[in-house]
Amino acid sequence: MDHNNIKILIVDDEETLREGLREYLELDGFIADTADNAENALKKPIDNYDLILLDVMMDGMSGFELATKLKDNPETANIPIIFLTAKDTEEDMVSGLNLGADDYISKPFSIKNVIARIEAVLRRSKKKEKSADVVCDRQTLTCMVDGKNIKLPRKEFEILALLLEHPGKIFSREELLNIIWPENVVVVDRSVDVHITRIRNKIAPYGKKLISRSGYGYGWQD
Amino acid sequence: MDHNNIKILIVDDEETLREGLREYLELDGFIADTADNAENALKKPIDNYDLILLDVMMDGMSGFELATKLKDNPETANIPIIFLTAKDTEEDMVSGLNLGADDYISKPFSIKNVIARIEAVLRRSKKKEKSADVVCDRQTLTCMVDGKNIKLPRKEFEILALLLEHPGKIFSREELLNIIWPENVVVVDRSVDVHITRIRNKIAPYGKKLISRSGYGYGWQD
DNA sequence: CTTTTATATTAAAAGTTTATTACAATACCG
DNA sequence: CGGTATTGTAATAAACTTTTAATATAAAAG
Repeated sequence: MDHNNIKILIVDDEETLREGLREYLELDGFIADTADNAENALKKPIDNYDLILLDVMMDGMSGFELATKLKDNPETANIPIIFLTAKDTEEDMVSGLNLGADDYISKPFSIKNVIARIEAVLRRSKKKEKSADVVCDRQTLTCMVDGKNIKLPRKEFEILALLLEHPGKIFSREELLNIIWPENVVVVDRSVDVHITRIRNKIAPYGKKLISRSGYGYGWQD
Repeated sequence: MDHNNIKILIVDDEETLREGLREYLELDGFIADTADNAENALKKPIDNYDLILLDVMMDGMSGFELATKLKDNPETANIPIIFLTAKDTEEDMVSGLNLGADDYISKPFSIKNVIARIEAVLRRSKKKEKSADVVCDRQTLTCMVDGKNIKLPRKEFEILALLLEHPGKIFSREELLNIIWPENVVVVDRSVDVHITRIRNKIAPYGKKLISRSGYGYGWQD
């Protein structure tokens, strides 16, 4: 199977197991990196990995703690995590999974099993991956959608930039007109709707993040 | 152990197992009720139970499907669910747990084990219950229920926000109409009741904190 | 305990608000 | 000046919110 360019981080303090895993994963075409404890894992550029194999029981920060940290950080929240756990802590995995992990594997495990689980998890996570981002840069007056630059006309840019700068806040049409339009111009507030529609189309597939609250106005919801 | 008043619903299509469980649970002091499939379980007053033991594999609606339904409904979302699963579907439990279940037990199981799991789950869920809250934020015009954002339509939001800002105070329907409705509109004061009902449903399980005082009106009681 | 009054719930109707489209008007650029 | 891109308007469709009214349930009064 082609695991081209799939990067996996193995975090485990047991050297034999860790390096054994690395070797087999690399044989299988993955790019594997290792860390011997949670603290050192955090020093890695974690958002570069496609998946993390994470031992639960480690000295210092536990695998659960590390996972919690990663899931709390939007940068790393959607990197799949598979826990490696000893047979006798299998019960605790319920909390592990509830905390956002994607799977767990009990030691001792067969390498075939590990690879099967990894593939299954990656397959699932690909589906989810659609939740990326939209950014506006007032310097260059451009908008990045999934890393791609798109050009928005002035009004559309101003609206989107404003909303993005205040995520969660709902702006009434009146507010938007006051902030973005010059003092003396008068436009019907339905114009805002039209701009919103245009923005939504251009930032697809994130149009749905530009929410409307009936009776209130518009806002950006992450 | 004192399981006074703890109500458990057992959903399983295998009669022997179902009734056996019921018998043992009742011997142990629980109040146990049963349903022989998911459809019939839905006919029960589900939010009255403290915990649900749910078979995964059933004819008709599966245990997963039922759990999804329950977790989607705010009324029942935080009733703990323990899945009962055959050994050979144990792998699937990862998705089951990700979907919000609190634990699972593989068949065949010992009654002692079952009771231990139930107690563990109830202990955990009690902890969660203490950090309960309903908060309205006029910035984002959203309402947090147990940390979850819910969006209320305008009138509902305005009412709830007002009541929350004056905990303990009872507002007559007339007051509410004066404060929240525009000057010139006239609506029958029974409309308020309908909004209250809707709010209660949406902020479940805290609906009961939005109290009504017969003859006076409504208020928020912490 | 019965009657009366008030509240809860539901479903459907009425009313608003928003989305989308096409086109007209305006500004912008070479 | 002509052509293109942007912005605004209006009309209609779609989605959502609010109200009403009918019925069921619960609370207060007698």
